[in-house]
Amino acid sequence: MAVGIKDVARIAQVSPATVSRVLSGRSVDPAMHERVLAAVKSTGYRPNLAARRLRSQHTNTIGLIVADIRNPFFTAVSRAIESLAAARGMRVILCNTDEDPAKEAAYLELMHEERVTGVILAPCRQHPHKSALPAPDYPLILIDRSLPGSALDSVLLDNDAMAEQLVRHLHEQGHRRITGLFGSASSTGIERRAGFERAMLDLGLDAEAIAVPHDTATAQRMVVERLTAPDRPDAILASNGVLLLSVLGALRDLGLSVPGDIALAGFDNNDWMEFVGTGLSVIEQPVEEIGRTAMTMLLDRLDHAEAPARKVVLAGRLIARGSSAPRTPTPTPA
Amino acid sequence: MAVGIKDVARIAQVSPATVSRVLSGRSVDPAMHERVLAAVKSTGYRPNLAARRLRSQHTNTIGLIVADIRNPFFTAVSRAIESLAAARGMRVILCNTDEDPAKEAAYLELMHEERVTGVILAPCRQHPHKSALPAPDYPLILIDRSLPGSALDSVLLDNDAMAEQLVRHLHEQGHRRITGLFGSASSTGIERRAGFERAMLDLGLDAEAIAVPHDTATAQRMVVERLTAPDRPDAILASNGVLLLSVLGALRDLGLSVPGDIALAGFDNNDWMEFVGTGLSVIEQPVEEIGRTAMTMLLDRLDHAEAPARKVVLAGRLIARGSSAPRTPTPTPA
DNA sequence: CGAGCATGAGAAAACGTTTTCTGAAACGAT
DNA sequence: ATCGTTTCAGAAAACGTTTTCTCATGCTCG
Repeated sequence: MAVGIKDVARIAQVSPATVSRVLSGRSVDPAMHERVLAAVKSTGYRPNLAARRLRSQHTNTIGLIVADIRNPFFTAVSRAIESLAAARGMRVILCNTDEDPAKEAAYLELMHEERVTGVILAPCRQHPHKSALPAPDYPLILIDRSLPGSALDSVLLDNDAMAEQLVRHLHEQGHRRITGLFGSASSTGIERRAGFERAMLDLGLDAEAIAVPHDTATAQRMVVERLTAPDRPDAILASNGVLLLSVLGALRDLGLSVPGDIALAGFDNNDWMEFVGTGLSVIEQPVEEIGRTAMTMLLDRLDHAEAPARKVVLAGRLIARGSSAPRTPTPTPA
Repeated sequence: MAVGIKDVARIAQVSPATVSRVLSGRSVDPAMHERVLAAVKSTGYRPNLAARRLRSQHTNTIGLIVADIRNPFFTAVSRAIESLAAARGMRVILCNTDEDPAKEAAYLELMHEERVTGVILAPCRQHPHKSALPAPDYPLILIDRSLPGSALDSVLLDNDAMAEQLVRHLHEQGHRRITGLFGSASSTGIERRAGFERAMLDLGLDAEAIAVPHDTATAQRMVVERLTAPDRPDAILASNGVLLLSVLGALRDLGLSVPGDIALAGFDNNDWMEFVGTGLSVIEQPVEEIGRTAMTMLLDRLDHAEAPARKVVLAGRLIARGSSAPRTPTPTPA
């Protein structure tokens, strides 16, 4: 039924080895080369990847494990990585953990069973007690979030500096009472909070930073509470996308408009953001660059298994919107 | 270096066959069972999936090829399918064609080489001359879009009826001059247009339907042109997400507000939609149901290869927003 | 002109499992 | 008690490739 390399060999009147050589582009006699190609075409032969991987011992496959496939940032990074991998003739297995440490662990395990060349991982927000994952036997590159305990290769946004840039932007727009909302479970939230607090301090302002749970309903309730309390802020900085939506929900419930009543800023640029109010100012992440860097580090790590762990920190780009006097975006060096 | 089943067998003092049997849950002597498990744990043995797949001849893997991973609809369906597959102990390979027929063809080819159990495909908008793909040797289920030429299993939204529902909704809100924008390259666009035109006709209204290219800039320009021409519509129906954003861009450029100056409705519900203006009315697709149906049809097809092709058409749900007098959503049977 | 060497193609081994085959032991039926 | 049947575990084959090994051919160079 299914056509194998032996069938092709028989039809081309060569040995299976020769077919293999032709298919992997090694030099063979032109006449045979011709015959093999013809036989492949006539039989519709497709190599069995399982067999190929078993024998050749390399899978040309990298695993990409992201924490939330619904987050546009992750889909953008996935696209970038997928296309870089394809250019190198590699496949990528895309996995989604839904921020579930158990699923993450299961997928890391699976990657092992797949004998992948390496893995790029955006780890879960909250990690189990043993935050350090057991040293895997494939190269592992972290993106977007770092892991407190372990020293692993990672490529991250300069969260600290980007939060500062957002604060300064809001300050330039005349806002003084700025409240920051931060997820407390992830390294990004913590770093962004640090940058926020430092920037506010530098500007001589009170830094009101609130740690907010990931749960949307609770977050929104907390925001409503804060906005109805005395000394309502004139600007809010949300450290991630779901938080930003919670704030929008709270503002709508309270009948407040952006940026008329209150300014709003956050992270990750989405196509719809220019359409709520007169726009949200955000930090856009260099997804292409993140993907490329992660890929490069991964391939590099294959050659230098014992090199010390590297951490690459990339700058984002401020997309300034929502001001009455529109400013041009400030480009940052890549 | 790498530990194989033979190492486990040696340590457990049984044959490799017995290890295999234990691991696949077949009954063995309790004492041996115990020893094998202990040996597996002590060695950290992980089976080689390539070898397993080669020998057992089934991959327990399904391919999921979507046209645009950035489209939230597709990520939602992916999540659903992934979780259904996991529940059945199957893996899914997620591929993104970026609406490129060449990439689609390459991925279908790749699925063959992976010897997948089956494939769920959301085909590209525009298909090459030979729109019918060559009959694959795995079950193939289409989702979201159908292929004009070929009779394949497919699960689709009832685009015609949903477009009609949107039109009636707009009509109930008092809108009469409704313009529909439709992508002309996909079956969904064509079906939605048909439903739109029929519904308008039923209501005794002029159906102004405009075919719009997928390119955002061009689309936006066309919308601006239409809105500055005489007889400006008081409602716009956009047949897909990117079109909807183009309309929003045009409205912003023209300084028009939603729904104050003009109503806007579309397909696919996104979390941000309640925050532009006072909300956009949309048809929400039953992603969970779509995933489950596709999966069921796929597994079913494995047993009944020769059964006639089936087409399942699912109803969506109207999310009514943006009216001055808020209405409750109309639930439709699933 | 012959020895050594590069080239290239077929034969056969190898990759790490699962599955079939084989034989021994245990059990039930006559 | 004997024979047949079932159960269970080990030996060995098989899955479809790639790669190593082997050998023949043709070439270069001394």
